[in-house]
Amino acid sequence: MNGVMAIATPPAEAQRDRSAAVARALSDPKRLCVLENLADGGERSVGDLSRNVGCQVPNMSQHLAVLRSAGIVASRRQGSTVLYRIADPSVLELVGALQRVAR
Amino acid sequence: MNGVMAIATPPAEAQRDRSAAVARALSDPKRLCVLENLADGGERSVGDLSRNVGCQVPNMSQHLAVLRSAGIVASRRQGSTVLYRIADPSVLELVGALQRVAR
DNA sequence: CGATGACTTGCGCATTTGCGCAACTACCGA
DNA sequence: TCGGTAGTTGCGCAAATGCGCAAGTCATCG
Repeated sequence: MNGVMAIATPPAEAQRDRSAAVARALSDPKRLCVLENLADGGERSVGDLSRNVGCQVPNMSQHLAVLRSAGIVASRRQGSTVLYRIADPSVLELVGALQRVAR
Repeated sequence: MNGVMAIATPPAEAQRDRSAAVARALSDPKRLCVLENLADGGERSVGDLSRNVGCQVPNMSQHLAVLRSAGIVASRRQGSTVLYRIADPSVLELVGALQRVAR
């Protein structure tokens, strides 16, 4: 078997693992709050987000690391501050779909 | 303040909590596999899902309980077997959006 | 160079989560 | 009524997670 078609389950399984990782990154209210803050397409510093969400800066940094390693947000450094943004428009659709199901 | 408009943050926060709960329910590869199995709109028994996903029946039952308490799937009993289905079409959109971001 | 501000990282801890296994309940068929 | 099949629930355990706090890195300014 497996002459033309590549392996059948492994890709689907890897895809599921990635999807699960993304979902896990969205599974925290504070991280969702971060995404709402970034939903306007703008950039925010760690300190700003920390203030808006209401948690300590180190904690926010960890949350942002989770979101970033899931490919949900991206960051760039400007001087001494680091600015975070939504990585891709598809993320906004995902958050919207999430809110519709959770409604 | 707060004359006409109801409280501002509490609803948003409750909504976030529900969204986070839904995302957490989706944050496991096996549960995503369940949803893929149900994506055709059909119904499946616990035993079938357990076999397709590759885990023990009690474990599958727990996973289904998680999905159900998040409002992602619904169940009905037919004789001695219990059939699970996707609770709402919006769930399919959510899973699709998740896969697009995770791609 | 210090010194200060902006983030990140490491660590210990309490909570949660997925799993396997055993026990229990619910529904048939004989 | 008595098995037997189908699901659910309870329990203990290992692993992951969020948090607070301390310490480290990186860039700016005097």
